[in-house]
Amino acid sequence: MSEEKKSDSPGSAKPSKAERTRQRILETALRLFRERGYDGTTMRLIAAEAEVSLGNAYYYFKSKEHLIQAYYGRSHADHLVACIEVLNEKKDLKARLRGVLRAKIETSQPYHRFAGQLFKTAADPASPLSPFSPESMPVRKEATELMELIVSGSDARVSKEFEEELPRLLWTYLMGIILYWIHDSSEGCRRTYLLIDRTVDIVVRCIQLSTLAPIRPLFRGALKLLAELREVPEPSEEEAGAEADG
Amino acid sequence: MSEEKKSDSPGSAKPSKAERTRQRILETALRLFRERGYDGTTMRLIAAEAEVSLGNAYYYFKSKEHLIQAYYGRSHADHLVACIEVLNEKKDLKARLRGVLRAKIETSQPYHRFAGQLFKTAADPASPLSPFSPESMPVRKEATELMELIVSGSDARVSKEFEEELPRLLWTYLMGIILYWIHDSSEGCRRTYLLIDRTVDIVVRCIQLSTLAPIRPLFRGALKLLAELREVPEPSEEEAGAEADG
DNA sequence: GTCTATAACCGGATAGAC
DNA sequence: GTCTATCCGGTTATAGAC
Repeated sequence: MSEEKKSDSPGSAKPSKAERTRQRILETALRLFRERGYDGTTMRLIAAEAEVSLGNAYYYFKSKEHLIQAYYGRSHADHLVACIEVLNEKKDLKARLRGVLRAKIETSQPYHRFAGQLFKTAADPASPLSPFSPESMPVRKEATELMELIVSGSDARVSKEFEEELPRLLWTYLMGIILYWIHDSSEGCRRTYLLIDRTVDIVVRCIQLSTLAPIRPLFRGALKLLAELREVPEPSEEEAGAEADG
Repeated sequence: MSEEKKSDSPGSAKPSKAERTRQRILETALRLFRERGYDGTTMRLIAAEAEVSLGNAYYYFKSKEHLIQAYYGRSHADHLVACIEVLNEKKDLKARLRGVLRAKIETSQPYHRFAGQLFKTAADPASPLSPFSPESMPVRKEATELMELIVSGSDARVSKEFEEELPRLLWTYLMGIILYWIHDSSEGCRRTYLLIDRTVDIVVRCIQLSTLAPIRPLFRGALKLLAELREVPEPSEEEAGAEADG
């Protein structure tokens, strides 16, 4: 989604030559990432296969890591498509959540190896690729909105105060699943699917419990902790150092 | 701990010249990591400041990442020292757990920036530096044993079946805290300390609940899930490719 | 066999000409 | 927008010195 900032409306007939070149580089890169992993794919190779010079590739993507941002966008778009059906047809919260999580893993499967190496650069909190970084805000926001959609389109009741925090919590949950998946070397990543099936059950049960009066205090405590953690002030930013996106 | 495989017993008087050179390189590297971060420290600089040639530095440490393994060892040793007091003096589980966690953060503080960049290479599941990798087994084992010590030296009662899994769970909990700490940019990492204080409370309460009859089934379910996840077989290993430690 | 050093190689990234 | 030439840093090859 956030990968095309340029002129033409998405559906229009004639993308500029530049746009086509950019697209060609991206497609080539994604293909090579699938085929050879992240480290196994050199910028020189991407440039060669996309039939542009090395410098030219860098004209379109400021760094190898920026190709990953593009991957994020693509991955989320694929995920959305794969989710539509279950979100349209099911009202049951558990089925919706399970469907969305499985769809994420399924659409990501071709990139499993890549994702591991990818995670490596994404894990650095200073990297613009960290899912927590400002630069990742757009994708994170879209993903969080999807989480919200799971709940709001379901027939489940959620306590008001919990409702606001829930999408972020579900997103964190999704990150956890992905983290597990990245390390999952079982055949066909069966363990990850098992983890989803089992934990979805627990998570949904917890959400439903949140409406239950006797349990409320516990949830309030947890929510308060989350709020507190956000309240402790950051030190005045001064060392970021990186030239804020040229 | 695992950083000296060589001859001399630790306390002995005359470490070989080689051992001193190795030590000099490591100390220099750790100092530079603290001062300039991981990416900001080049192997050439480490070599220069340690007054050895570049090639020589590589003789002692197979790669820049291997310096990180050495850091792990050092970090754990420092942690142990910082833990002794609380482990000797307190019997209360909560106090012990809290003390050990805080000690980990305190001793790691000088490396906060470094740890972020470090985590980047550690996050790749294929990397020998992943905390889940076989190569990290020794440090992981030691750390898990420390977790066991927290519980076994306390006056808390733990259900038998839970006892075996608990150290691993606590280690995962510690990893979570560290992950949070790495991303924590609050002043003096106050958020992390807050997170510790609050979650220790919850964790200890859960452990104590494990002895309560009515809750047992819930714990059994969770333990069973963990077991199941381990049971799903790995595919026959064949693609590891890396020459198993030359 | 243990240690040390120099000179490459490779790949990510940049400068600057066209 | 496209290229070539170059830098920089991790890593390796390899040749010697002890």
